[in-house]
Amino acid sequence: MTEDEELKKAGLKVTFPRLRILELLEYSDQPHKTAEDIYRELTKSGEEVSLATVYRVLTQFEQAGICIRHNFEEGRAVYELTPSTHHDHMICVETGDIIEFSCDEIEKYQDKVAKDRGYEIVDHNMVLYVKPLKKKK
Amino acid sequence: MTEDEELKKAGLKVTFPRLRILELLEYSDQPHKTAEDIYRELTKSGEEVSLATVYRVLTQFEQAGICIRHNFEEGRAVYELTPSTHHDHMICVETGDIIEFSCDEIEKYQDKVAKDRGYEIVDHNMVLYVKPLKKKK
DNA sequence: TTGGGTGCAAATTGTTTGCAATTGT
DNA sequence: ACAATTGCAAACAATTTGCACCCAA
Repeated sequence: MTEDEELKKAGLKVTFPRLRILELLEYSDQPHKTAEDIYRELTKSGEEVSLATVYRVLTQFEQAGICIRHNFEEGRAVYELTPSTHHDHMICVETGDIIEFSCDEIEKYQDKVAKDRGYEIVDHNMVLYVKPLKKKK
Repeated sequence: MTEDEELKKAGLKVTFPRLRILELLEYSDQPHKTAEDIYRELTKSGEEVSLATVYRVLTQFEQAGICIRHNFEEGRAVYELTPSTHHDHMICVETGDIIEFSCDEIEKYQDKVAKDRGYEIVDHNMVLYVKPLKKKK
């Protein structure tokens, strides 16, 4: 599906800001971005889009299911394209790197723990804060 | 250890706001509170403490290890006394209830997943969003 | 054409901070 | 007495919103 189609499917008109923001989310080495990140990247390449619009578009994308929003610590929200396969994140406290991972066993136990208490899982949020293992020296 | 001692041990002078905030965290049916919650409870019982002080005291408590701060979604930070035994949280999306739980298996796999990628866990944050199981009817 | 989209600046929300007055030790 | 603590109001940071203008369909 082209980006144009993706926007139309979401009931959104195809506009320059939306196309560019969608592209930035799709083709980037760092798929996790704050609104400010996106705003800065656009500005840097001479494309004038207001920060307010970036926020609005990201909110619309989120509502349309195109992207998801994470509230990792530290105030600012981080967006990424809705992953085709679920995953969680670990964040390196030394470098700030965000590493994606998934673990079926953890998911399984999450379900179990919820069920044991009379609930079913609607969603979850798991972030591991990690640091590099010290090699034996 | 009395509350007075607990404050002194943390290098904090024993003041009215600190004592009351510590009490609210210790003796309450809802151990998870926002700064606003605490401010409101104090005000309601006629005890004048400024919101700024509530924030400052909570920050000091956090630095002293007396309480921990969660950044669940929805902007506002939630504080709770530092748990003696680690636990995570599930939040009922229908009622807003916060349920504590712990699961050794999940912790084990978290360690494993991190190690597999060359990291060790410094901390983690896991919140399950749940809803009540429908009973068969 | 026309209702949705955008920029801009002002408004909100949650939290922090400077400073003068106050208080624990 | 003296440094720590507090209240108040102003400062902040991230995000949202009102409104006049603009543009994709």
